[in-house]
Amino acid sequence: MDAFYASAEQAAKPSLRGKPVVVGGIGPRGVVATASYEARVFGIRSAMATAQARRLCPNAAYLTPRFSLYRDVSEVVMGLLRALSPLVEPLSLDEAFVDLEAGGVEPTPAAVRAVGERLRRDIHAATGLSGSVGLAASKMLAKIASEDAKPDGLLLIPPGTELEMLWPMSVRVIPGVGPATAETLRRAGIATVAETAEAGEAELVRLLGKAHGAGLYAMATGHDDRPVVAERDAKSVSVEDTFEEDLTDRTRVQLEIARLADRCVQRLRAAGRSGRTVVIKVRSYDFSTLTRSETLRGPTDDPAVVREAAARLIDGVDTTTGVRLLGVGVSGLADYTQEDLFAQAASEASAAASATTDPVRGSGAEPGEAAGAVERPRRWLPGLDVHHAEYGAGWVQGSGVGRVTVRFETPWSEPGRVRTFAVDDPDLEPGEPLPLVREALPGGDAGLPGPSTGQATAPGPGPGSGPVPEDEDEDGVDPGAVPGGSGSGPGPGPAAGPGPGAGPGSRPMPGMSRR
DNA sequence: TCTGGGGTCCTAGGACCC
DNA sequence: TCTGGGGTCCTAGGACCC
Repeated sequence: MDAFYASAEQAAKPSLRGKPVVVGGIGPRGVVATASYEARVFGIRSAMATAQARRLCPNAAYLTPRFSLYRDVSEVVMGLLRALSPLVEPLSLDEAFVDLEAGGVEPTPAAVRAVGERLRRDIHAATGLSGSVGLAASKMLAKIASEDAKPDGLLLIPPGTELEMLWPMSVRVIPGVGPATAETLRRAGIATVAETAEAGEAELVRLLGKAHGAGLYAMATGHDDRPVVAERDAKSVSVEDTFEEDLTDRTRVQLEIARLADRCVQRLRAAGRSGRTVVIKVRSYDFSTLTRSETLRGPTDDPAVVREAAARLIDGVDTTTGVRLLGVGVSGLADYTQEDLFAQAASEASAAASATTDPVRGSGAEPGEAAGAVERPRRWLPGLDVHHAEYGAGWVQGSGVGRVTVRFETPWSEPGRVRTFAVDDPDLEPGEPLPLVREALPGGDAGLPGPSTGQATAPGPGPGSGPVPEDEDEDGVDPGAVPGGSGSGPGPGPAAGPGPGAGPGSRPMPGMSRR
């Protein structure tokens, strides 16, 4: 999918179509997940600090990701792929390999190209979004072809022409060659794929190690026979948080580790798995990162067991100089839960108890959970869906100083208007993402030029929640340039107070450091 | 106001075992 | 009675991908 998250946001928010959109971390330490093509013109790229992106393009819309929407769209697309072949290997929400041979597609350039083109039409019809297709005789070449085809394109590499296409390219196009490998190669005078192939396998192994060197040599000479593998089981589960300000308080560090352990186990259990090795991750103020791990005697999915292991591990780490990130993970996953029934029953009982009453359980220092029970002060993050009792569906455009600005529009409406409310306005509630396409046509065949993106479809007021046509008057807030999260402070510089409710004191504040 | 979050794979050293 | 040669497991770190 092309600029997936940003494109999905543009499809969902008519006022953002054709404008620079940046999806990613909103906070002071956020990074860009996806920039729309309009935003890339300004030099904004994935993985760039959001703060830097704001400098490059202050007028872009900066939105927090809505993964539930992206997952829904992803499932629709993956469904279309599975209709082509039983062998589909997802790499992420927006990318997958498909083995067309296993799907019985006639192995000729013409037939394969036709399948790719039909797929692109079907994706657009079913999701309103564009995807790009690479067609080739191996996974590596198909991936390179799809990158080359972006945006909104298709590229087929005819058999026999692989090397003439590949050799002039930078070695960086080969998947697995990142900045470090490229630099090692550059120092050896190797910059292109052709030079990589010329270097020979022995030289590459000497430079890069056995596996990497041999693998790179195979790729550079066009050899890649890795099969498309459907449905791989996850090998680890982990969660981590970067804090808006470095943590120095030891008790707070322990508390956060306990919370992360609980979240990690939640995800582990949701997946029906258990794990044997507990890992913690600590990133210091200077970005240096270390991990510590402990392998248990058997796999567990007991939150108390994971929490205690994580607590032992953090005990051995000096955190006095400041911690910017903490993480907890579990690996060595077993296919199913083997926890002994006593431990499980006990932990469930205590979880139930602490849900009603309050913690005070276990050893002293672990108010771990309970966090979820207490209503955290609502945070109106830019991009999130809201619903207003009178005005219907909309999304948060910005918030600050006790106010939240909402734009009322839906994926199938005209660009909507902006209104501002008090953050605690009782008529305003969090909302759910709306489908990008009015009625996702099943099967996805047939014409019906994709609704959504392009033109204004029938302006009929939505079913029920109309976009409030007439009526105007509202307090200020010129929609004009799609302000990011501002609205506060004087002038342009969003005085980005660390959030609403920041009292006079500049203390950490309880609930506000994370989303 | 530099640098997210969730993963995978590989390497290397030490412990331990036969 | 100067130190073999495997193999596996565990731990830690690093590169890379989206």
